[in-house]
Amino acid sequence: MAKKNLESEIMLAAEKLFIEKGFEATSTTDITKMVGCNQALVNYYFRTKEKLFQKIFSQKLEHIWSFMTLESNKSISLFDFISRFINAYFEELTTNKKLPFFIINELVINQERRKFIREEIILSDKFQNYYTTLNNLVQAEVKKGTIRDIEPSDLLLHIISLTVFTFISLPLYEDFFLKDDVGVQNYVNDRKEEIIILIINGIRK
Amino acid sequence: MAKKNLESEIMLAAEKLFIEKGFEATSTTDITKMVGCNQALVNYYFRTKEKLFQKIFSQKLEHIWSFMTLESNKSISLFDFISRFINAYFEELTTNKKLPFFIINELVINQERRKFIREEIILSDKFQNYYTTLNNLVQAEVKKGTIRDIEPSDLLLHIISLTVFTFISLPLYEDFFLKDDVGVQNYVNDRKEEIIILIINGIRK
DNA sequence: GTCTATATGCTGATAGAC
DNA sequence: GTCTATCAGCATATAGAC
Repeated sequence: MAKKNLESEIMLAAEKLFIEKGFEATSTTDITKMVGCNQALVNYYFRTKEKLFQKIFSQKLEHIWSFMTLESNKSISLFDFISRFINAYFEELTTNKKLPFFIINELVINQERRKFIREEIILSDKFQNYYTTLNNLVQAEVKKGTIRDIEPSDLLLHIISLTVFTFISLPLYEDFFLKDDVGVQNYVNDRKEEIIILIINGIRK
Repeated sequence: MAKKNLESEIMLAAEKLFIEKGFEATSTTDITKMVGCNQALVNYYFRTKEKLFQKIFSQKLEHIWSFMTLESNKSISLFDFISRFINAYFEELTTNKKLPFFIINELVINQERRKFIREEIILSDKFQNYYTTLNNLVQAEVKKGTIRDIEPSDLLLHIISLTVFTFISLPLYEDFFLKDDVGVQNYVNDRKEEIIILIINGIRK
């Protein structure tokens, strides 16, 4: 509850509003109204609204990306990787359900941010190592004859597609079938289990 | 090439821009500039920008929804349904790659449009029949012992998640791996085949 | 039906007092 | 560091001439 300083309060309010409503629909006036301070302070601390957004976006992206690589490093077999990864991924996103939409949305809309990701993540050693590790796990199972020959990128895409879409479509599920928080959480848990089964079954020989 | 009238030209330009940049980022000035007519005409024909958007959105939604049910009615077995549906779905979206993002985006952002869908689609007889038909296909295979016991809703969600995410993430794929149109089309085709295999394998016993 | 002109409001950003 | 005051720009919408 302790107020720290207006700079960090603006960051927190902005984070909340950007994730909730997106960049375009959030005004600096909205942000400072939530904090209870003056609108000019946004420009004082962050120079522009765009720079404030970039700061928050990078932060969120870094968080999710370091989390993803962290979890996968612990895995010792492919099936282990899949179930551990999806479980951790779901747990993480459950505490921040709007994050997937926020990230995807801004990446689709803004080409500059895609270029940023390409340079900061895709081309990084960390990602290359990550992909090599996954590739080794896949190849080991293929040689053992336990799974069909599949591209690691396809496996990764399956996992991400199914997980991310679950959370993106959550508001739809909620309103289409009139579910409360408990109903939503049950749905998320059910989807998680079903997705793990689908993928593991789906790559088996 | 024949110019019909400004009303339909405004509709077409608006459709293009709304799908390209979204509602917020598209101004009525943008729309009329593309047509080459006066900005006031938007309000003359459609009263407000919001009403113009609603008209286009309903139209697109109706198109994609009637298309989805049409294809599935032809199916005679579950595996037939799955591969026919995904093939047709991919073919349709290939001609309009930004449509999935457009629809999802507006549904996530705007609760009113979710309510609209609930009343117009989810609660409609057409949808209920559609779901019953799918359920029958699933139950038939479960009884035959060819597939595991799965909820039809889960199957539908798998298909939609994997298909829709493919197209939503297309700009990302394009920029991350520097692909041209041919590369993108190959990627889409590869994903389609892989998704069909994953789902059919994934529900098999 | 199409135009010009304009009202009204909100945006992000800056200058300068305290 | 925080405020007030204010600017310039762009948005949608409307009134009225032609």
